[in-house]
Amino acid sequence: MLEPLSERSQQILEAIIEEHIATAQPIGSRTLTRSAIRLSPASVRNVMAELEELGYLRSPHTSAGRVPTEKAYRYYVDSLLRVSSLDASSRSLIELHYQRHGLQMGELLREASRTLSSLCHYTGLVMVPRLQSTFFRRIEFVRLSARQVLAVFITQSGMIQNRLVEIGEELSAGDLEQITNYLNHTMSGLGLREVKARILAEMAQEKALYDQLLQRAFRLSAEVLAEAGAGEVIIEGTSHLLEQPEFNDLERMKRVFRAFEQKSLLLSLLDRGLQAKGVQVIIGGETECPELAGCSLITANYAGRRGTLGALGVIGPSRMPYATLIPIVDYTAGMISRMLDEESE
Amino acid sequence: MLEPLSERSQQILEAIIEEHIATAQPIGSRTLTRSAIRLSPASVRNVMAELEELGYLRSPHTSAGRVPTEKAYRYYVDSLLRVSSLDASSRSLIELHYQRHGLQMGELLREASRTLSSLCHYTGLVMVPRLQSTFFRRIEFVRLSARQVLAVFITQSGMIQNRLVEIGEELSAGDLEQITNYLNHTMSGLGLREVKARILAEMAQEKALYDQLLQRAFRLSAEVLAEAGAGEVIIEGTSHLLEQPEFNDLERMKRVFRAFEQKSLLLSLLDRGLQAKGVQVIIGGETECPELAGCSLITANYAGRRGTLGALGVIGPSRMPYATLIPIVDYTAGMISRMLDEESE
DNA sequence: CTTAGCACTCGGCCCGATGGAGTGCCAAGT
DNA sequence: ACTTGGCACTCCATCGGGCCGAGTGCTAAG
Repeated sequence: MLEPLSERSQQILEAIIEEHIATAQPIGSRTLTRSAIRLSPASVRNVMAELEELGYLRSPHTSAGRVPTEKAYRYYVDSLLRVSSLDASSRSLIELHYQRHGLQMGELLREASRTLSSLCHYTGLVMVPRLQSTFFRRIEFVRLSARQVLAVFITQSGMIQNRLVEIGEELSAGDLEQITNYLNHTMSGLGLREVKARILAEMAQEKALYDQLLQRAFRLSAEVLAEAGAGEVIIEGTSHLLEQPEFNDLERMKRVFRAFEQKSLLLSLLDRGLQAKGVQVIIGGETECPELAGCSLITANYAGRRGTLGALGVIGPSRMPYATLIPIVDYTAGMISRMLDEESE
Repeated sequence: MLEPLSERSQQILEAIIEEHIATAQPIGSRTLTRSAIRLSPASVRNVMAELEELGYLRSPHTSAGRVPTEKAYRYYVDSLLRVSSLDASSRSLIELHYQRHGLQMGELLREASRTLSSLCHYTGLVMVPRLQSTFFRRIEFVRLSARQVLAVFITQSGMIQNRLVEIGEELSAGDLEQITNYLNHTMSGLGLREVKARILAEMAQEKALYDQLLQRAFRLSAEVLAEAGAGEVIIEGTSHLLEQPEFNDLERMKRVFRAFEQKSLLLSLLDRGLQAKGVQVIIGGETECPELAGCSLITANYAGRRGTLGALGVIGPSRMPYATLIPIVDYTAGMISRMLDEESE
């Protein structure tokens, strides 16, 4: 799909894209000759016509300049962009944001979203880890009444989940303690998938069938670990989008904001790159949701010691300065990973 | 400040306000005579001129109709509006939204915000209770490592607070259990203010000075109960605002969205009516923040068995259908209160 | 006190003219 | 063969003028 371009075409395409990213205006042949390109406007026009033919450019109307298409952005990100890693001063600027914050994972992730958004001037997204992808560290039960128990579940990466559980039969404090000990002993360090599998397996075993307490333990923990609210996304800095000139189009803005309220939609986008390594860029139509037409995401995964936990990134109009944002997202993801590691020690 | 108006002036003012609420347009004398008012346009104009003199109306320009001022809305809400309570069908419609939801207070409040916003077509606000205003039910500690403890604090209204605490000295499991028992025994049922006062008092007492364990208990609990993130506001349905014609003004919209990101600002508005009973209406300038010029809030408090916990409501342009929204906010607050009561049994 | 009539005001809208930015193409230059 | 200057053309944005209509304020008559 992406045909090779001549050296010159590449240069011109790159110049157009970067100029357009900077100004948000259609770019004419003349403006290019004023910077970088050492050719006459006429020659540039020839190349531009060719690029338009190939689908990299389009003109809003006959006598306007040209604007990059999504295909152009894709090409730019894949082939033209050389992302440098962040310089030391930017890095310490980012780190500054995380200094004061304590150890609670929830707060950490919220701060990440906020920081991403304020550094990038776009909207920050952070996906809260799915229980599925975490590892068992500890479970604790607090008896609230004869039939109600608060389960506190702690993962190795320091995530804390509360869940209220109604129990069928009464459980004494002693029973509960036994169950707690048993679960903490058996499940410690296992991945949540394994834990679930184990629970199912053991429940089926003969031994368990006759041990009422075990039965209860399994039933209780199965309930606790049932996937909750299907994952959450922390969105911060939506107001930055309003500054973008493309959002002078009211209709478009409404669509995007509605998409933000459908968090599941963003979640599925963040999910998409969860297996991949490094930074992912999703451009315009690649999102496959019409509400986000003209928008792009830059995402990266963060991970604890034992594997990928979630994803974070920024979203904004496709005309975004990928070159500067990609390293920021990348570095942030790495940093969150490191901070979660420290916690889990 | 609000001078008495003649019967006729009131009727005309009311008609203008309601017409304007419905259409978002400036209202001319003629349109009024087509509905409700049985007078000639000329007579209406006389009254309108008078109302303008008094500051209830203004005209965007000479040859446009008139538009209610904030003073008019205030008068309308205070003197003209007769709010009926909600009819049964609306009530059950609201209740429907809360059926499926479990017992977790966090989820309940989020659902409240979402429901408010979707029923009112404005943005829903719910303030999460301050620890300050809750009552001690239970505290539990989970030892994560020698120096790190997870405190789980449960209030009588079913709110669950986690906090990670770094401890200076090592604490054995036994110590921790003793502390837990002591705290749960001593503090149960007390208001958080009292708890804090008590802790301070006892820390000063001689007895405690020589009992190392007690000292630790107090220090630990003081840290746990230190007011966290200054309270939170759950905002849902911002996209509804985009539908409002007044938000075609981009600048204005940006201001409001920026205000939303400053949650402390909304918090202080919700805080304001916390002592009052019933529904509060804050109109335009009364918010005392320039970002929210032209916006109004309708708020009400919700309470557990033992007193006010927090506030909830909706926010939108001052031109809002107060008559229909006030009962919804009112009923929602009552309902949340009832649901929290059930939980705390 | 109400109302019909009237002159007046002013924003919204349509219109046409103007200017400028940018294009495509062609023919001349290197 | 590629590059480039020149040129005609297109089309948008902007501006000013004229018209229309809604609405007002005032006055005088009922």
